[in-house]
Parts: sequence; structure tokens; C-alpha cells
Amino acid sequence: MINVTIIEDDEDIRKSLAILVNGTAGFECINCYSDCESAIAEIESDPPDVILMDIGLPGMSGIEGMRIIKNKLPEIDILILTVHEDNQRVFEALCAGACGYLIKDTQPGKLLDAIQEVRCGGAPMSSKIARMVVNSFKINPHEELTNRETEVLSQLCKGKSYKMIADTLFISEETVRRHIKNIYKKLQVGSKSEAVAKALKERLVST
Amino acid sequence: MINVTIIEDDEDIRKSLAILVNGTAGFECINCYSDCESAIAEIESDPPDVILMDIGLPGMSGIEGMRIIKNKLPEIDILILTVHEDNQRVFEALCAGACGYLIKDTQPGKLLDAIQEVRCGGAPMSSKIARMVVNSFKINPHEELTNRETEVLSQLCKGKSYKMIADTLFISEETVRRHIKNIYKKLQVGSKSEAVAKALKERLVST
DNA sequence: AAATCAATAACCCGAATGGGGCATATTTAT
DNA sequence: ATAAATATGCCCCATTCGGGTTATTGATTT
Repeated sequence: MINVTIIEDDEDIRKSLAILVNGTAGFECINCYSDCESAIAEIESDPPDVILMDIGLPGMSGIEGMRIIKNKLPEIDILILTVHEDNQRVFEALCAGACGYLIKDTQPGKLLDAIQEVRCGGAPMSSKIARMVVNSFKINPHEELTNRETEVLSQLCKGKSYKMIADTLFISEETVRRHIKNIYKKLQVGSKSEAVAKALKERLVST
Repeated sequence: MINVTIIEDDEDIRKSLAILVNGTAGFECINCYSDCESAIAEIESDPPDVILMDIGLPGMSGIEGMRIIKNKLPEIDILILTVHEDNQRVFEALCAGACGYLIKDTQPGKLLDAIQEVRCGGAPMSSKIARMVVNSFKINPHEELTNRETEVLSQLCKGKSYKMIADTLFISEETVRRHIKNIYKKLQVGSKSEAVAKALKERLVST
């Protein structure tokens, strides 16, 4: 038996979800909330296995609410159920600890599968979301950088100093300095830490 | 009709896969290879829509082969089919441009679904893999760092200088230096770029 | 043949960074 | 109440870094 709690502000959707969950053997909806604040207040006294959660809620956002809930009860699996498929929200949700991310037009059967799946150690995602997530790993070399510059940038991302890079690449420290100056110009940054931050965030080099 | 190419060194598996694919309406296996080298040599003359690919191949590894193939023909979707579920290989494959990652005990029906799915813009993954991928986004604060230190580290990861951090946090530059010294000791690093690299790679801060 | 780009290397100089020690509130835990 | 942890601040000093300028060599392109 999987105990489910629903957090969703739209009453129609909330009720439909509850009916779907309660109408299926092996699933039970033990609580419904229309906002995070009330969910947070009560959740510890009656913790579910899985939370189905909207993001666009009145008051505290689902993302923020998720952080708080995950902090209190880390073992709960939280499944996001929303209309938002924009990069920022998806990745914010995952960073905050969501275990899955479904868009609202998911078929009822698939939704139940997803709840099952998340309990079995999976991470159900809608197709488009899964592709976004997978694509976010892909290396994206900056096309202005030359091969040598990319090599140097990669060394920078290991936290190396000019001197260490020079020794690794068998060139003089001055040449390293030159490459780094060019990298800064092309990436429009002005320091090692800025360059490393940009390179890692935008996956300009293979880690 | 989805055209599939298989790269797999085990003859039994290769033939079974080909039979499965060819025996299903809407799918056709147009080529089979037992190693990347031969696949790379011929692939451009007969490009498929999807490649089913093993990782542990004789000669060139599947990862390396994938890089080369993706470079020649970026529009091909590559589905990894392997027994390896270790972190390193999974993430290397995704960084090299894999669109999906299935383990070899996947049911034949699910495998065909996955091929379909990848062609429709999805990214099919086995449960465990999907969870690994999703978990890799989760913020993982370093437990030794104090709140203030985490705040400072987060500023470092934006590429800020001591002075800029001081202005942002309304403290003196000297205090910023103090916090950073403590951060270095706890993270066992010795420079801003090293700290930023470690923090971003290990997701010690929210980006 | 001329021109452009990539990679190499050097010099100067001032600003930023990193390591050491020291000190004092403030908060938290015992 | 006292001890420990945290956040704040300052000093000294050596090293690293970042910006500017210039130059040579080889490869690629026009």
C-alpha cells in the first residue's frame, strides 16, 4: 500500500487526483492540501510515502515548500505534477530534491505507474523533461575557443595554477598566461574563478 | 519506419536484437556491427535514425565511438544498452551525447518502446539510471561548512572577488578573507578556482 | 606570395589572493 | 555559568594573477 499526499491548489484537479488514487488498489490518498503552508504544518503528524505536488501554488511556491518538506522528512519521494516545462523550474525542482517530474496532461494510468515507479527507486519524467535533463549533461564546447584554449580551460577547471598548467602542458607559464588572457576575452570574464564557474555551468569542457 | 543500427560485440545478443527489431512493424535493423571501428567506417554511407549501442566493446569503447559518431552525424539518437550502471560510465555516456541509457535486462517490449520514445524526443532510461541522473542535481551542502561559509562559497561560485563579496554581504574584505581561509581548510583546497571547481562539481551550493 | 590564425614566449606593473598569527563580540551548546 | 563554536576584524608578507605590449614560428587560407 502506497500512501499519497496531494498538494494542488486547483480544487477540481485535486479532487480528481484523490479519486484516481483512492480508486486504485494498492494506493491511498491520505491527505490533500491546497497550499504548502498547511501541508508543512501537518505533514509530520501523518507522513505519506509519496507527495504529488504542483509548483504554481498560492503563497509559498512548490519549490520552496519542497525544500522545507525534504528537510523535515527526507525519505518522502516528491513527484512534481505541473504545466511548467521551462528549464529553470525543472532544474530548480530537481535541485530541491524532486524525485520525478510529470506534466499535467499525463494519462491517469501513467500517473499511477509513476507513483509506483518512484517508490521502487525510479525517477519518472515526462518525455520532454527527461530529454531536457539528459541534454543538460552534454558537453557544449565554446566554438570561439581554439583546441589549446579549451585544453587550458579544462585545466583551470581542475583548479590548477598557471605554473601547474605550464608543467602539465609542457609550455612556459607565459604562454599559459597568454592563452588564459584569450580565454577571458572570448568568455567575457576576468578571473580564474569566473572562468571556471562559466565553464562548469555551461559545460564548456568535459569534467 | 524507424531505421536502427546495432553495435554490440556479443553475437547472440546482437542477433537477438536484430531479430526483435526486424520482427516488429515500424522498425528495421539496417546494420549490425561488432565494434565501433567498423561502424564508424560505414555509418555515413547508411545512417540510421537510432543506434543501439553497447559500452564494453573490444577496441574503441562505446563512449569514445559515440563521440566520433555524434560528431559526424549529430542528428542520430544513440541509445546505450549495457550492463554497467556505475556512476562514472553513465555520466560519461550522457556527456558524450547519449539520448538514453538502458540496462541489458530490459524487456523486449520496453526496448522497442524506448526506441520509439527516443525518436519522439524523449530520453528513455532504466529506473535506477533515471534516479541516479535526477539525484545528481540534488544540492549536497558540505556539512562542515557553516551557513556563512556556504554563503561566501556561493558568492565565489558566481566568480566574485573578495571586494565584491564584502559589498554584497555587508562585511569587511578582511572577514571575507577569513571565511575563505576557513572554507579552504574544510574543503582542502588552496585557491578560489579550486574551491569553485569542487563546489560546482559536488553541488555544494545552489547555482 | 601575402595574409591570417594559432601557438609559443617574454617583460612590466599594480592589484588581488593566500598563509600566518592575533583579537573580540555574539551565539550556541553543555 | 561556562565552554565551544561562529562571525567579525586587522596586520604582515610573499605569491599569484590580470592587463598591457611586443615578437617569432608554423600552418592554413586566399
